[in-house]
Amino acid sequence: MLDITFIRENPEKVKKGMESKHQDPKIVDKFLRADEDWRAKTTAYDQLKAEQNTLSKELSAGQSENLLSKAQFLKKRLSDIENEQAELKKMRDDLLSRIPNIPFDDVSVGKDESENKVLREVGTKPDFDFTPKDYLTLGEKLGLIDVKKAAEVSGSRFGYILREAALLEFALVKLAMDTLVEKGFIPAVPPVMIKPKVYEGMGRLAADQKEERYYFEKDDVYLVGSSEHTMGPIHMNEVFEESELPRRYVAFSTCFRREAGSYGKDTKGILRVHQFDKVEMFSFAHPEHSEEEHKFLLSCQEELMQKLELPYRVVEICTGDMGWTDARQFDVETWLPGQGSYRETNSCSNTTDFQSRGMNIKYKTKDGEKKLIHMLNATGFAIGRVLIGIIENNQTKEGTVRVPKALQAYVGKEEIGK
RNA sequence: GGAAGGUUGGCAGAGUGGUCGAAUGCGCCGCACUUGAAAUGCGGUAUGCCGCAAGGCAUCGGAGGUUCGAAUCCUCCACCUUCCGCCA
Repeated sequence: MLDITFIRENPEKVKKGMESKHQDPKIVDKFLRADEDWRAKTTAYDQLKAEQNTLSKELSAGQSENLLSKAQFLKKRLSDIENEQAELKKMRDDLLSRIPNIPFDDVSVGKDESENKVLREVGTKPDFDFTPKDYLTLGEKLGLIDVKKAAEVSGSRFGYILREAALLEFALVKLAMDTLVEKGFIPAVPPVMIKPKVYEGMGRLAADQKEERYYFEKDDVYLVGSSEHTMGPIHMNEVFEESELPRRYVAFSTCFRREAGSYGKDTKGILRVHQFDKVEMFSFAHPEHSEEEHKFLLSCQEELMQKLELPYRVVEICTGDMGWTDARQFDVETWLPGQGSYRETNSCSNTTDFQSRGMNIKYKTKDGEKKLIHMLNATGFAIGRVLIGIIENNQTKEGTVRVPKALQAYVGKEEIGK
C-alpha cells in the first residue's frame, strides 16, 4: 500500500500517477474524505475513552452510585461510536487498497504496451531458409507438449510437458539456480499457498488482482501466482541491519493464475496457462540503492537469456502497461520466429516500499532509526515460455530442435527428434 | 482425525480483575570509571494511530463477550509443541 501521509500531502501527484496507470483518480478524493471522517471519529472516540479511563480509575479508589451510572452511560456511547469508527476504517482501507504504487517521475507516460520503450535488442534472430513453424506444431509432433489431453483431464489452459521438454524444465531450473547461487542468491522453494492477510499486505489481492487468484474457501488460503508472493513475506515483521542489504533469493515454485478476463487471448498452447513453473529472483534492498539493484536483477535476466543464446529485447514499460505494485518495470521479451514477434518472457520490477509497508519489513539506519526497505522481483526463467523460445528459435528444417549448449549437459542430448 | 500443553516486549521469562504498557534477567544504546579493553556503576531501550504541541488512544496470538474497568474471566478461531493414528 501507499504511504497515507504521502497521499494526504501529495494528492495531485497520486492522482496523476493513478491516471497514468489507468486507475480512476477520483478514488484519491474519496479516500481523503473517508480518511478525514475516520480521523474525526477517532478523535471523538479517544476523548470519550480517556474520560472512561479516568472514571474507572476513580471507581477503583471508591465506588459511588453517581460515578457508576455515569460510567454505564459512557459505556453505551462508546460502543456506538466504536462501531461507527470501525465502519469508517473499513471504508478508508478499502479505498486505500484501490490505489496502486505510483510510477517514478521519469517513467514514460503511455497508454498501453504499444508505447513501451525498447531499450536494446540483443542476440541475432535466426535466419531460416525455410518457413519456421510455431512451437505447438513442433512440440506436438515431437511429443513434447500435449494440451489436448490436458484439456480433457484438467480443462483449457493446461498442458502436459513431456519427454525432452520435461528434462529441459529441470535443466533450466538447474542452470538458473547454479548461475544465481554463484552470485550469492539464496536458493529457496517457498510455499505456494498463502493466507489472505499476508497476500493483502503484498498488494496482490487489490481489487484488480483478486479475480486472478485461486482461493480455497474451506481452508481460507490462496494459491500464489508467483513465488514472489510468498518470498516477500519471508521477512515480514523483521528489521534488517544495513550491512545485510541487499538480501537476494532465487526461488522455484509452481505458479497459479486464473487468467480471468483473458478469454480471447493466447488460447492455444502453453503460452498462457493456469499453471506453470518459474524460477524467480527476489531482492530486499536499501531504498537508496534499489534503482541500482533493479538494474542488477535485469542484468541477471539478460545473462540467463544469453546463456540460452536466445534473441531478446529489453523494454522499459510505460505507465499504462505497468504492474499494480510497481514504481518501475522492465520486461525481457524473447523473439519467437514462429509467431514473428517478440513476446514477454521475463518481467523485472521495483515495488519500492509499496510491499514492504504491508509486510512491515524495515532496516535500521546508523542512527538506530527503522525505515522501510525496498522490495524487487524479477523472473529468472518462466519455464513454459522459455521452452517456447527454445523450440521456435532452435528448430531445424528437418523439424528437430537443437538443445542450447548450456543445457546439453543437463539434458544429455544435442538435438531433440533426431 | 484423537489427546495434552502452549502463544506476553529483540530474546528468555514473571504476571490470574483496577496501583500493568507490563517485574526480572540477557541483549542493545548512551554516559562514568580506565592508557585502551574487559569488569563495574548510572541512565535509556516495543509498535501503531490522532494531535502544531502538551498530551491522548490502542496493542500481552486473532475475533467476539462479561464488567464502570480485562494480559488476567467466558466463547469461538488460528498457530506452535509433544504423543497416537494416517500419509508422499
